[in-house]
Amino acid sequence: MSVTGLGLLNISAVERETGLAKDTLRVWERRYGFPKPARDEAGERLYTQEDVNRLRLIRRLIDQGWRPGKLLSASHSELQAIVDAERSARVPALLSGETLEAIRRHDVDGLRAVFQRTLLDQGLQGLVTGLIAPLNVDIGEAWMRGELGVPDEHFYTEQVQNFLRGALSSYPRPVRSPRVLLTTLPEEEHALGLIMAEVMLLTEGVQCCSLGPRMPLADIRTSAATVGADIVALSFSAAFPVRQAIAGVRTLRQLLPESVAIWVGGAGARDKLRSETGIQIIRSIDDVVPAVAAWRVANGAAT
Amino acid sequence: MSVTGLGLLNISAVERETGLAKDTLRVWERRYGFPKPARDEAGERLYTQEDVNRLRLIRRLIDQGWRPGKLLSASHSELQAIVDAERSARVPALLSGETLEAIRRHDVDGLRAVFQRTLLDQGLQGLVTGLIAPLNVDIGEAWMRGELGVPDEHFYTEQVQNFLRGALSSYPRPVRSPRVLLTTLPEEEHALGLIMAEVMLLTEGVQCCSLGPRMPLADIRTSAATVGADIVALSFSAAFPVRQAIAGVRTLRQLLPESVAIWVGGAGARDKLRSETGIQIIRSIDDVVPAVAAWRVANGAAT
DNA sequence: TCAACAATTTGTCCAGGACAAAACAAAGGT
DNA sequence: ACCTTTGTTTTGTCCTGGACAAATTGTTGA
Repeated sequence: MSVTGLGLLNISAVERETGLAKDTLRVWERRYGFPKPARDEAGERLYTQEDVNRLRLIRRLIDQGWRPGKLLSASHSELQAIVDAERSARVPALLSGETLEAIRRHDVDGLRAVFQRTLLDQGLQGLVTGLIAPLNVDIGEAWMRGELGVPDEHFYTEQVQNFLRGALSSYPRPVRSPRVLLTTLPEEEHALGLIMAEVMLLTEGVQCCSLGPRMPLADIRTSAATVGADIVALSFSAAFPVRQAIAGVRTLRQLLPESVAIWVGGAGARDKLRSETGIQIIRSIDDVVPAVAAWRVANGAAT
Repeated sequence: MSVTGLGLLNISAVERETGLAKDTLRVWERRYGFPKPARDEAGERLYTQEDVNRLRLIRRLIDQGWRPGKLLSASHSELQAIVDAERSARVPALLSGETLEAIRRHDVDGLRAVFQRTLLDQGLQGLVTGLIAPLNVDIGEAWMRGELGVPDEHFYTEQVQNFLRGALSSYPRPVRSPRVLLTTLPEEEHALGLIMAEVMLLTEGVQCCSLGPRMPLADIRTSAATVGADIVALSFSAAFPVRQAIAGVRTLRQLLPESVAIWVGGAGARDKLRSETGIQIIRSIDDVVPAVAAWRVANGAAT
């Protein structure tokens, strides 16, 4: 209930800014001795901005497969070494100087110009598969290197959404099958993958109905029924806990009639969901188009 | 960590679906005896879907000013009486049968047609002030009456976003001052008000840079500096805790140079923020346009 | 009518134990 | 070499019940 100023954050604020549950923060402190925040008069934790920065970094590394125990008991330099290892493991690709500059400077027109140029060169699908999808990865990388901050990522996300949603609404509404319902499970709040998927589908002449993120399973079922969906498409970010994804998808499979396919995409849909029956994994954004074609062949689609 | 199927939800799931903190749910149970969930073998709480529905209703009534103690110790019929009282206190207005039906049926084309028609009749500003803003209220109402569900609201929100962002991106980018940075405080996740504001501003020839919702204060400051903002505009939904809004806005006021104005809008910005110095309240979406005009007069805007 | 103060309501934090789920490691089987 | 099975360690979440500060309401006096 207390509100913290600029310098110090209470445990709620840290939960909000890092996505780490209060219980997790407390148990990390108990077990690993980090973070070890100061206390106010009432004995309540006061985290520094530096704590938050480090926690954010640790969170990302955990999402990439590192073990918490290792990261939390690592010294400053050990952590830096891990970051460096991650950095060299990847190939920084499309984040050209111009684009990076536009994001850094929050230059709306500059970033739009990059999108617009790519759109004209490569078309809408090319924009998504050739520029935006790789950019998303690069930007995560750049964040890790400290070249971009939180507001820069927000700005980028917002601009991509604006641009793609703009393109969506000027695209003619298709009438061919299949009919796809797009959403995410309740634990997943990232909407960008959903919008990218919607672009790829719409340009293939698929009828899309997006509910946005965070949809309870029971509501997915009723929605799928009301729109008469042939396919329910779910998006998972890399941070999504695998086990929960499996359980969620399995439950959903039971809730939906067999005639409705379930497609699963996004960085979090890669490995472990593979063996689930009645679920189709879309390994990358490039695979959306062939998947649609395959569906149409299998279902003798006309209309 | 456990994953619950369709029937019963654990406390994390209830927190997610109702927005009520785990601690709050537990203390309500302790004090008022509601909700009183069953327990699994391990003694962990298992809430029913009905519990969740009732909690969602109670949350909305609390946001409208009712006291928790009253609502939580109310019987089923007493609660219904309160809902009825709320209902009759308002005038259901624009939610015509056609629009309501389109939302209920998740009819993308139908809802777009309503927007499109209004756009042609009344223009972009008229669409926002005359249709979408009142619709938002009506839909909250309809939800309380049980005429709309969670997925219906999601669907509506998503479609409005698509339509408005589409309009935004086809609108010519202005070059006049002022320059406005749009965002919300970290605790506020509703983005719709932000987009509506952006539409109103852009159509007035204002240069907008939206960061989307949930922006830490320190990052607002740096962003405002990098874009050279004249105005920082914040949106608050009705659910936003008043005290926190005041504290947040006050802190932000200290962080920003005096030359940067702070504008505050949304249903949560009404009453109590009034007396803060150096803050301008935008009482309704209709007041955006005059506010811009006033700013330009006061600042002798050219360019 | 307004301000100051007291009483009540209400949300959040804490500690530290418990335990289930996930990740990892080792062993055995095809 | 690859897949199961089983055991071990790590890790996140839930629990209780106490405490207390923030928010609201009620009361009193100017």
